[in-house]
Amino acid sequence: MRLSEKTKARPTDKLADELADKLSTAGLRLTQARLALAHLLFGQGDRHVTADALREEALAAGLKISQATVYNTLNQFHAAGLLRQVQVDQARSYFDTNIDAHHHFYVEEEARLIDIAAQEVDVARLPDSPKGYDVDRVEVIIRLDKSPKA
Amino acid sequence: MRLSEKTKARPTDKLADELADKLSTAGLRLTQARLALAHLLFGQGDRHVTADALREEALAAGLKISQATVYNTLNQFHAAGLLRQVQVDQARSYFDTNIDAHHHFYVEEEARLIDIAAQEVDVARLPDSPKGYDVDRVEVIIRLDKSPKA
DNA sequence: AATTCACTTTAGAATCATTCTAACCCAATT
DNA sequence: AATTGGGTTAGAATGATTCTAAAGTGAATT
Repeated sequence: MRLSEKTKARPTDKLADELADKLSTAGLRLTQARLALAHLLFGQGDRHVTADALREEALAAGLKISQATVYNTLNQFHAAGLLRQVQVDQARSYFDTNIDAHHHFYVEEEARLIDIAAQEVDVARLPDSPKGYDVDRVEVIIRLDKSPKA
Repeated sequence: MRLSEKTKARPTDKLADELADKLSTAGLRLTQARLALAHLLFGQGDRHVTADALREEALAAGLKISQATVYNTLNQFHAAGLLRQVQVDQARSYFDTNIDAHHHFYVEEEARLIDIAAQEVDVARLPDSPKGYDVDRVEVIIRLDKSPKA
């Protein structure tokens, strides 16, 4: 029995097909763990998750999945270009399902990331890169504080 | 005997005086550990250090100082506004002696940070902050890769 | 449908940066 | 010089992440 027949095999599960496609195209085998996590990650719009938050969500959804697999999978998705890793906090990594060029607000007090569409920020001028190096990516992070109460 | 008479008390040690001033002004007591680390940190232009790198440098300089003190001191300097903490790598924190507004190149392959003066980057337009939040700081990080050899 | 094999998943140990603890030490004040 | 309250310390503790070695599974083949 092939996995695709066993998992969500209703005649027209568009999302499941898309996700399977996404993983296959990325060169990843369609395992249950990957498909399940892909569902959580990519099935509900752009998200920012930590490994631990995703683990809890998976458990809450009734999945039996180890923390190691969550890490492995996040790292594989990242390596495959399906996720972007965002470093704004020394304590933990965030994985962003939005891999298009864009920027972030970060509220440290709440450990919360908020997307900023690329066109909302205009970086008009950048310095030349040092010799021998090329720009991989330009990240703009706007760190926010809660406004003091009036 | 006061510390200031004991440590580098030549009639005209400009740097030592400046550093003592810097710490006092920040409300920090002038202890040997703080003065010694301040020397390493602020005595040679702008720097980016990790806690571990600073520890090694201190030991190499003959200081007897524990890792806990290095962390305590870096955190105290940071809390006092003498250092800025830069998060570009999931593995460790960098402390930047340049606390003026500026930006960074980051070469992940070499774990190396390079300053970019504020005026080298022109962020012409920013989105409004979400209601209830104020901008603390805008960080631009340009991630670099080594150029492929021709 | 059974076999096979490389890739996956797993629990738990290991690692690594950082923080904590509780005892000892010292800078500033008296 | 004694007092005191913060500072420093070694080592333990923590927490995120990675590693290890063994058991499981997807996909192709028979």
